[in-house]
Amino acid sequence: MPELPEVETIRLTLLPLIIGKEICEVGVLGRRVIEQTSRNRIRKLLFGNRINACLRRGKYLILQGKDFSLLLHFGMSGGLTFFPQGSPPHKHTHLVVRFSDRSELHYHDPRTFGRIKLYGSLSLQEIPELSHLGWDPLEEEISLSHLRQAFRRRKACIKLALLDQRLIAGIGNIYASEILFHASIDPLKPANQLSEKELGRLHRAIHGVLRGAIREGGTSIISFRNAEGKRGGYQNLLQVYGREEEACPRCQAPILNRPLGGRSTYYCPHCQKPNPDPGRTIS
DNA sequence: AATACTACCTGCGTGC
DNA sequence: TGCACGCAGGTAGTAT
Repeated sequence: MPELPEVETIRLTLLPLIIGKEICEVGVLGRRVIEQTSRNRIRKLLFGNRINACLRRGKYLILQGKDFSLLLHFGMSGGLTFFPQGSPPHKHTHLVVRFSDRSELHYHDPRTFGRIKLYGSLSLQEIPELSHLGWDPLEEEISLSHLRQAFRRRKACIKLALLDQRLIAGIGNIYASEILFHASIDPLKPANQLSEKELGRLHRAIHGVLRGAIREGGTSIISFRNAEGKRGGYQNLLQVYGREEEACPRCQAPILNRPLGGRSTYYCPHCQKPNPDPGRTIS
């Protein structure tokens, strides 16, 4: 489910609710999402400690205390919900963190593609899942030369390169289509064949689309909710994703959906022409 | 090193 | 209604 804007939305809604709170009880339910080594340590390391920080890198969320980093990934269908008065766990709740003021944080994930892992006092760079991530578009400004270098050896199409978390961390299937539409770039174009103009537009579109989605509180197509259980609003601003056969909002041509690497890719064949570069600017 | 393919899951909408 | 089927926002592992 969540891509960078959704994880950031969860983080922003969570910050005022859990920072500084003392953990008084931890429930680990099911066995798929949390591997055995983390299960064994989780109560010992979390019990009696406070949440000092709530961070994000790419699509990962990190809850930090004095001696622990709890790493969460939401896979396709995961989420975090805060309950001010506590709540019985649902069918697909995998982790319950109870605070001393009786409020609770629940991690749920029906499809169990998400993962939770507990580390001791490591720096973020020492956490293996985070060490291979590429540039986080919000964390540090990606320069044009970064983009150029990331794509230089990539003969694969730009849509698939955008999904590669080792190059840029946080873009998923929805925002890859949206970003390429905003940048007027053909999703099938090999990443290493983008012109300087296209790289410039891509650079602006990555920031513009992701920041716009965060401003709207994320995209809620199927099930996304923030930590307070509220839907986002960016699904109303999607230009091409999920709009197969609808009219392109710019030129009225029908939107196409072609699978790339086994995943739906929505685009306008007129605004995102293979050749030549349409030279459009981003509005 | 880059690429292609597979496996891992449940839920929902659709068509019969 | 019930059932089979396809599809869904992601990543890791393996083979080439």
